[in-house]
Amino acid sequence: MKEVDTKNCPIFFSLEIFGDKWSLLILRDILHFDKKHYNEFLDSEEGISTNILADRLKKLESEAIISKKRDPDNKKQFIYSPTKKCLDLVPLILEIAVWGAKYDPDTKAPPEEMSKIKTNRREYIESIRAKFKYLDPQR
Amino acid sequence: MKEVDTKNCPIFFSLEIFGDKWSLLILRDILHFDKKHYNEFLDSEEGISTNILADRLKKLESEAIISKKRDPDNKKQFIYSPTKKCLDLVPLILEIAVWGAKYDPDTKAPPEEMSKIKTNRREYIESIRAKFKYLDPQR
DNA sequence: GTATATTGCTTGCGAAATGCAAGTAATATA
DNA sequence: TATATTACTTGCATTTCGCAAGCAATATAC
Repeated sequence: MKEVDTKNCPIFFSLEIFGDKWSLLILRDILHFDKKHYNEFLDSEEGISTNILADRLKKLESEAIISKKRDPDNKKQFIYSPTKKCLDLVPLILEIAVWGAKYDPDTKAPPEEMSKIKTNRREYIESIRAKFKYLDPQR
Repeated sequence: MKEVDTKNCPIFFSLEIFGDKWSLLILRDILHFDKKHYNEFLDSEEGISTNILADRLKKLESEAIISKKRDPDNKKQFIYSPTKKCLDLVPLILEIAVWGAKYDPDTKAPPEEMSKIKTNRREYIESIRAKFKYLDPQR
């Protein structure tokens, strides 16, 4: 008997893939803080555990949101980089930041950056995408 | 000794509050599917457990993202309604939907609605906010 | 008033996920 | 050949989750 999944709400679909704190923090690290290496993610001040990090990187890679390859500059390391699917998450992560900056009384988000997001959203998104233009097949 | 929390990244701030699947699905139900009552959330096809639902409603209320009051039309029930803080999450939930609709090959998101979001984002957001304009103090 | 139904939870318990520490494998450098 | 670096994996205690059952407050029926 065929398993029919009736839950084709696009929001549920998304949340099943990246709807947890650590996945989104990894994506933030990649897209916003330009992190590439396992140790850089581990060093994030939020303190992700190494097994959770490994699990989430594996899941994000299996969903084709990030891709993993050896770092040619240091062959002991791997580079985790965003795919096109990941770059399409930039607007979403930006909205998470906008809300947080608005409601966190102790936010450290730079005000000039936040206002740039609001006054020129499209350009801001493009500037983040541009950082990864070098990624060749843009997969 | 004062506990100093150095994690004032706006993304982390947001994720600590609503960065889990069930919280975001409840917010979707409120904002997009106009659900108001406990049983309506329970009936969502994703199948949230009753204890998890109670827990998340309590947390969202304590964060002033939703407010709870007796339903004047049926005093056995409570109405959960969005606050201003919640309405400010509309753009974020919209982005979650946009991504999901783009990448779910079996999406049931109505294409005309998705294209309206893209061609007239601002108006679409306002139309959702308008549904809740009756909420008096707009807290 | 008393009984029943509805609604919104709480509680208990087994299963799964998480967090922490320690260990291991692959590659590179000395 | 030995050591260091990097990216994990494993084991285990703790927490969260999912499911079922129970309970309390209000409303409705009689």
